[in-house]
Amino acid sequence: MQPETTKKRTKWEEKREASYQALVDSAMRQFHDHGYAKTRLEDILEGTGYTSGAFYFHFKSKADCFWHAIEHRQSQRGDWSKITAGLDPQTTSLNEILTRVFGHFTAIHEGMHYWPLVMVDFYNQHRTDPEVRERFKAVYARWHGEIVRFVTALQDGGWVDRDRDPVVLATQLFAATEGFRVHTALYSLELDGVGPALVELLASILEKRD
Amino acid sequence: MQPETTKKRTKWEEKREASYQALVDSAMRQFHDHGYAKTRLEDILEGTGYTSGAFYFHFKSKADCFWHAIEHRQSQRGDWSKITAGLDPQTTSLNEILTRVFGHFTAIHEGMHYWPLVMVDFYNQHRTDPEVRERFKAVYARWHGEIVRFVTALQDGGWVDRDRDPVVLATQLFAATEGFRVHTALYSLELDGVGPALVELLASILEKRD
Amino acid sequence: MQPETTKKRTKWEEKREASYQALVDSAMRQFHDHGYAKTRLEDILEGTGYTSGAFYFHFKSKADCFWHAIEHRQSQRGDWSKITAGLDPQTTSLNEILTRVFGHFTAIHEGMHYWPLVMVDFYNQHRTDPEVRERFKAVYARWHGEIVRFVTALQDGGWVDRDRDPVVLATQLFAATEGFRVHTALYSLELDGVGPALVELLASILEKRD
Amino acid sequence: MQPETTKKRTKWEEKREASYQALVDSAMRQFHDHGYAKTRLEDILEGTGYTSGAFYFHFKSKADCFWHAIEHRQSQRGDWSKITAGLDPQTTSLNEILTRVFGHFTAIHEGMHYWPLVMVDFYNQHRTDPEVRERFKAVYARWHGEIVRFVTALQDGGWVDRDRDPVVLATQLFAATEGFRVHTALYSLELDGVGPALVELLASILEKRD
DNA sequence: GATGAATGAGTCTTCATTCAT
DNA sequence: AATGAATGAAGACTCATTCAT
Repeated sequence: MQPETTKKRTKWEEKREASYQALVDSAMRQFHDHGYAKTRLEDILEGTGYTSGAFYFHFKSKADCFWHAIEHRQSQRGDWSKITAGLDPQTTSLNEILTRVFGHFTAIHEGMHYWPLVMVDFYNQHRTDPEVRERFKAVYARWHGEIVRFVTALQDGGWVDRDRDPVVLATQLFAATEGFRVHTALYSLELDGVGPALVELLASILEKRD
Repeated sequence: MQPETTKKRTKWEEKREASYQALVDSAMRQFHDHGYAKTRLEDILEGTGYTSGAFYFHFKSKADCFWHAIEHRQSQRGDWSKITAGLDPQTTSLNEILTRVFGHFTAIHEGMHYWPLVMVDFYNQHRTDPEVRERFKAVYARWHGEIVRFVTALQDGGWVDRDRDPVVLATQLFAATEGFRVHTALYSLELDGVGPALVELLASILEKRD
Repeated sequence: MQPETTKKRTKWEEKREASYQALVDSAMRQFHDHGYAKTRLEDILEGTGYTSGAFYFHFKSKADCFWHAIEHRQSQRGDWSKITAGLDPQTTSLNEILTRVFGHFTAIHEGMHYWPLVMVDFYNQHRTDPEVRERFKAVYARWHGEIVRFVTALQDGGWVDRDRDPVVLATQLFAATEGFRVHTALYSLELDGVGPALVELLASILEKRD
Repeated sequence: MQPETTKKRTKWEEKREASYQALVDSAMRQFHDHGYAKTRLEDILEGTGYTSGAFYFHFKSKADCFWHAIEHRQSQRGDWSKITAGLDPQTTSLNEILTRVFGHFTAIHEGMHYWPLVMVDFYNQHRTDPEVRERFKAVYARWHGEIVRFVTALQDGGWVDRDRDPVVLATQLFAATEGFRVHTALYSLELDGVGPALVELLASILEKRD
């Protein structure tokens, strides 16, 4: 009777999945709050109820855990580039859409807006490792691709001039956004709502010019 | 005999100044190349011919040395915001001016374009220290002030619309520039010349819109 | 219905015996190839298809497994001391007999000639444990006894002088052989055939002297 | 005035030399008593009054410390192969010379007779490292060379047959001696004086045969 | 003004072993 | 008879900093 075995396996899997998720979540939070280097394994474990053994059962190393956290963030984003579907340029402005996008990310990431700092921290610790650079490029490609799709959708909807290169625009949007995050954190900026200031910046990039 | 003493004192001072400068230069280079955390005192010392004792004669700590490096960079910048002096909007385009500014910085910093990464690294190591945050704010204020002056000069020269708020523009320019640097380093981007791409981005921020 | 039960029990026993054997074999090989300390349970398990649970069903601990491996090797040796039976001193030289003995062990142990290294490794990990020392003595006694019987057979056959003390000779043979193994491994010696060199050494120990 | 500098340097050197020696001595003793793997840095430090920092000032790693210990042992041996100088075969037997040699080593090594066990332990931990194998070979070559010189001296003095190959004899002597040590330790043998038993074995190797 | 031996706190990682299933 | 998730003790190593000289 398979059921027996299947049920068992499922139970194991559930347990594993649960502890894995708990660890990734905790790691993400800790990395975000204290940076990658400063986060000790103990910090990650604390509150999860697990011990270091569990950690090394799920991850090969602290760095490996970081990659899992990234992967998790990426999958959390979902298919946001289709956010313009069903919207009408006549009634919805570019700023509104951008605000909506940021609202989406804000909701998803629950206050963890400074992830780029973690990226930089991790990068700083592993600059010389070529594999790290490769994986960062892959992360970039994924993000960038999504943004290109988003820009294209904006062009299809008439919010952005069709003549402009979506790849270039995506690069600029990405850099500006991530830069804003880092910059804001670094200098403890409080532009009474980073969001609006950033939205304005992005809009100025996207807006038609003669 | 005063002269004797004075001369001697001067010699000593020269010596001190020389070792100090050698250490700051080396530190700046190492911080830039390997990040703040990864740079060991030994790395800084190596090549200068000095040892740890000399280091602690000049600096209170590694962090202190970092502040000295920052200070040095700041003083190196000089009074660049007056770069528009004597230029004519009719013959010199905004892009040209921006390019000129970057050329200036490039020359000053001798290939050390990724300093913002170091800032982030240092910040990551000291997030919780309020004094660090304060000093970062001061660094920001200085930079930001210079940019505001630059923007104002651009407005005075007619390159930028007088109606726009120079403070907001400066913030956006600063964030975009620093963000571009970090972003480019992080993802090993090579936008065949980061300069032009960045200049274009900044121009799109500054340019008049209706 | 007894038969049913018996058959079943037998099947279970077979299964148990099979997994036990697989584990002991794998352990022996791994211990030999990587030493006792460096061999992880995982190494032993790998290739057998079993997991740690199975291991701890059969053995109380890693050390226990080691003892089982030793026991297995001992039983593998069989009754080699009677190897002289039916041989004639006139036609068979001492060297030939010794060569034959080593041929026997070589065949039995399938390339695992460096077991003494494992013994040393295990000993090194458990020097302070008196029980270990006792069991090592027992292992020694068994080996030594077999060698004494072998020497006596050699004396009975006329290959070795009857006046010499078989116990002393056995000790010397044993030490020389085990020493040769260790020594050879330790220094990556390749005496174009360790065998012949060792045989010669043993012969020089056994040969009559005035 | 050089003297000043020289004196200073000498003082530093003396201090360094002293702490180095203390650490090597302690390490040697600990390695001998507990094996290489089981010896913790703390064990080595304990009793010397130094801390881990001092250890890593003098040695690159635990393994490096081991190599220094070996080197120290090697240099301690001195030029023992000339021990036959001035001895007369008529009045001094082979056994006496061998006994004298062992007496020399016993005095030098102060009860640390089981060093070969440490060698094996270290070897077991680093089997796969080709550099370790190379260095072991070098250790071997040095030892072996000394023994060859010793055997040659014995041949020159008439104690050993000139027809026999000193290289082969050296190999056998070396293996037998080291083997005896290991074997004795491993099985807690007490041949009421390992010395005599070993001397006898070595003599039986060296003695002339027709 | 500079040397360099020594400190010592901080942390990731390994792996034999357990136990609920 | 066997699975596999989780435990937790143990230990080598780094490096900013100190201080006698």
